[in-house]
This record gives sequence, C-alpha cells and structure tokens, in this order.
Amino acid sequence: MFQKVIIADDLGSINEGVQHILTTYQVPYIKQVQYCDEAYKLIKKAAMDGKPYDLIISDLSFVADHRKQQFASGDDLAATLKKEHPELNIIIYSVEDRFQRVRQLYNDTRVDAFVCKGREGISDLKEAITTVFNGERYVSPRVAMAMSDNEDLQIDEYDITLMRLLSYGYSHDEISKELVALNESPSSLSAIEKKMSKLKIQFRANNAVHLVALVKDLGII
Amino acid sequence: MFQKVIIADDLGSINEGVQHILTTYQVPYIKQVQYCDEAYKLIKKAAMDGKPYDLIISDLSFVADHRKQQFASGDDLAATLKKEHPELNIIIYSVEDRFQRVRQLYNDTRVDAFVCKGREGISDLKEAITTVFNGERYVSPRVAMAMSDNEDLQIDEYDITLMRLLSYGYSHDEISKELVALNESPSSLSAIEKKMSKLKIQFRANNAVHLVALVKDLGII
DNA sequence: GACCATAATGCGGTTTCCCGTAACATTGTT
DNA sequence: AACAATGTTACGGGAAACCGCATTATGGTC
Repeated sequence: MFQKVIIADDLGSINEGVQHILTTYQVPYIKQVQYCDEAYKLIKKAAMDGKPYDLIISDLSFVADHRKQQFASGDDLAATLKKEHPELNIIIYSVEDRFQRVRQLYNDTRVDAFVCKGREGISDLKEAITTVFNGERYVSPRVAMAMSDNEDLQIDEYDITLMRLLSYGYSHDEISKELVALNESPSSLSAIEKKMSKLKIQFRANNAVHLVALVKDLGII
Repeated sequence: MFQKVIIADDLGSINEGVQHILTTYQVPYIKQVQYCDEAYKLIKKAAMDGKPYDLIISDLSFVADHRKQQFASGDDLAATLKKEHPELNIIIYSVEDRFQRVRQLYNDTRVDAFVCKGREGISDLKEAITTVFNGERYVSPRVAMAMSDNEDLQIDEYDITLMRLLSYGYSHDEISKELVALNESPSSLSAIEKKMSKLKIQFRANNAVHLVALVKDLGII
C-alpha cells in the first residue's frame, strides 16, 4: 500500500472518512494540509529529501482567504504536480461533478482518479485508492460517462447553460431572451430548439423532461 | 454527550465516518451490530441490567440472509423500540429519501432524527447527534420538506409514480396508457393532466420540466 | 471581391402540453 | 330515494414544444 500520503482539503469540507480509510489501509505517514501551496511545498521538499510522497488526495475548490496563493485551485495544483512529479499519484476528491472539469482533469491533466464526494463518496474513494495503487486509473460511476470515448458526446458550457435554464422551468422563449440579455450566441428561439433537439438525440431522451431527468442523474447539471 | 451508543448497519453500507464521529465526541461505549434482532436483544439486555443504551443509530434496509429475523427492517425496529424504550434516542441514518417513509418515521414512529446518507451525510449526522443530545429533533435538509406541516403537501405513491413516469420521458398520453395497463386509477388523460397541474402548484414549478428537476433535487424520485 | 461551407435565424405546420369547463361516477348522509 | 361532495372522465381552445425547410449572416480561401 501507499507509504506516504498527503491530503489537501480546506477545513470546511474535510471528510472524516478519508483519514480513517488510510489508517485502515495502514498507511504509515499521512499529512493533512489546507492550502494548495502548502501541499506543493511539502511535496517538493519531500522529493528533494529523497522521501517523496507517493499519493496526494486533493479537493478542487479551496476557499480564498487573506493569504495570497500561487495555486488558486486543485486543478492548477494537479496540473503542475503531474508535470513536475509524474511519479506522484493524484486522486481528486471533490463535490465537482460537471463533465467539463472532470474530462479536463482526467484526459488532459491526467490525474489518476476522480472521485465524487457524494452518496457513494467514501466507498468510491476506497476503490480509487486500491485501483490507483494497482497502477490503474479510476473515476466515480457518477461521472464515468464524462469519459466516454464516444466523441459525439461533447457537452460544452453552452449546452449546460441551456439545460440548466431548462431545468429552472424556463420556456424556450425565455431561454432565448435570457441568452440575448447575457449577450450569448446563438440565442434565437430557432437555434435553441435545434440545440435541444440535438441534446435529446445525444442523450437518447424522448423529450425535454426526460433530458433534464437524465442529465440530473448524470450530475451534469 | 451520550454514554452508550449502538450502531445498527449491515456490512455493505457501513460508513467509516460514523464510528469516527462518535469517538471524536468521546462516547465511551460504542457497539456495532449487523442485524436488527441483535440490536434489539442487546438493548433489552442492557436495559434489564440497569445500564441502558441512550442512543441507537440505525440504517433502514438490512440485506436478508439465511438467518430468520424478527425485524425485517429498521422501521420495525424503531417502532418497537420507541414503544418499549421511549427513553432511548433513535437516529435513522439511511440512503432512504422518499417522503413517504421519512414522514412516517418522523411523525408516526417519532424517531428523534432522520439523516440521509448523502453528500452531506456525515455533517448532517454530526448535527443530528448534537441536536438530539440537546433534547431536540432533526431531519436532513434534503428531506426536511417532507415534514412540512403544510397539509397540502402530501405526496403519495401515485404522485411519485406519475412523476417518475414523467421523468422517464413518457408523454401524458403514454402515462395514461401505462396506468391503464397497470390497472391503476385514475388513469385518464384528463385526470393525469389535472394531477400534474396540482403537483406543479404544490412545488411551485413553472412547468413539467421544472417539476421533475425540483423533485429530483428533493430526492422524491 | 467572389466563392463556399457552416452557423444562425426565420417561418409554417403538426403534436403535445396546459388549463378551464362540463358531464358522469362513486360514496356517504339524511 | 334524494342529495351533496368528491373523484373521475370528456372535450375544446390557446400556448408551447417540436420538426423540417428556407433564408440570411459569418468566416475562411482563392
């Protein structure tokens, strides 16, 4: 099992289970930090001392406070770490569940695991830890669809905005007006209808209600 | 703080956090069991010995196995315990989040707290423990709406069926045909439209899409 | 500028949703 | 049996969604 693990998570959302899991896996050295920068410094130092960490479990969002930080988010930290310490395993443990960000972290940054802090968060995390330890990668089922290699399935921010507005009970017409107000394009009623139609095909939804139900289950909105 | 706590949860869904929370609250005696019957027996025995438990944290669903059990579910156990040991505090900690069952447990069985094993499960549970210790009752925000004293807000199985079918992408017409097939009544198109209309008013939803989004968030479907 | 491909919009027709009203059925009360 | 109250079904009309096609921008290439 891993020998040296660092947990980065700002106070507000520390999960009691994480530390516990690691102790049950008998990880001898566990360090908790509350800032990305601190994690980065400690990892650097440990590597230079020849006693590198072999796993970091990090959140994504860290509340900003008075201290000026080099890394604004776990995304930045992960990207830098993967570049400078490719041997370090990275598990992201976050409430985040939007496709966009998960895809980017998994496919571009190439973190070793992405776990949603959710209903099944703890058990997912356990699975992630063992899977990563065995040299493989992992994502929570909740967002697994985000990694589908089906290239048709590319959902961008615009799509999400659209579906989110839809879920708020906006009519197509209202969505159109809203997008005009936001200066976003396309914004015409026709364009929105067309987009909705495409989304329904992508998600194999029978209608708008079905679409929203599906993407809510998938955690996209 | 509580002195003697029993945790009833079948193996599959034990949450590492629960035990940890109790230890941080410095509960001196904690017992874990996997069967309702065992919990019942231990509680009985402890009471007779003059060293009663003062809190049980119990799941609702327990997987059935070869052993024949007196109590099939946490509901039964809770109801019996409240009757025979009214002084014992009961916290239900379950993935369950359907109004029906929550209402029954809270209003009829009168458990002291109902906590959803969800995203905020652990922190909810902590709050529940301290709240109950202070002699008050608690329910997770996720299902708090179920306890609304607004009597208009009574959602029954029929409503849930309806909204579930709706979320599956069925048209009103298809829902009607489905209900006819299931031999459920009312099943006419008109009746369904009327019911949908009422539900939209109840949940302050602008339209069907909004309704499904809301009840999905509330965990009703 | 001319040309093309694509994106965005506009429009008409069909279906479904939505909501009011009215008819019919069921139940319970006197 | 008569009646009221409520539950269920039927129907109609306007609004929104849905869908195909025509028209008008937009951006890039020669």
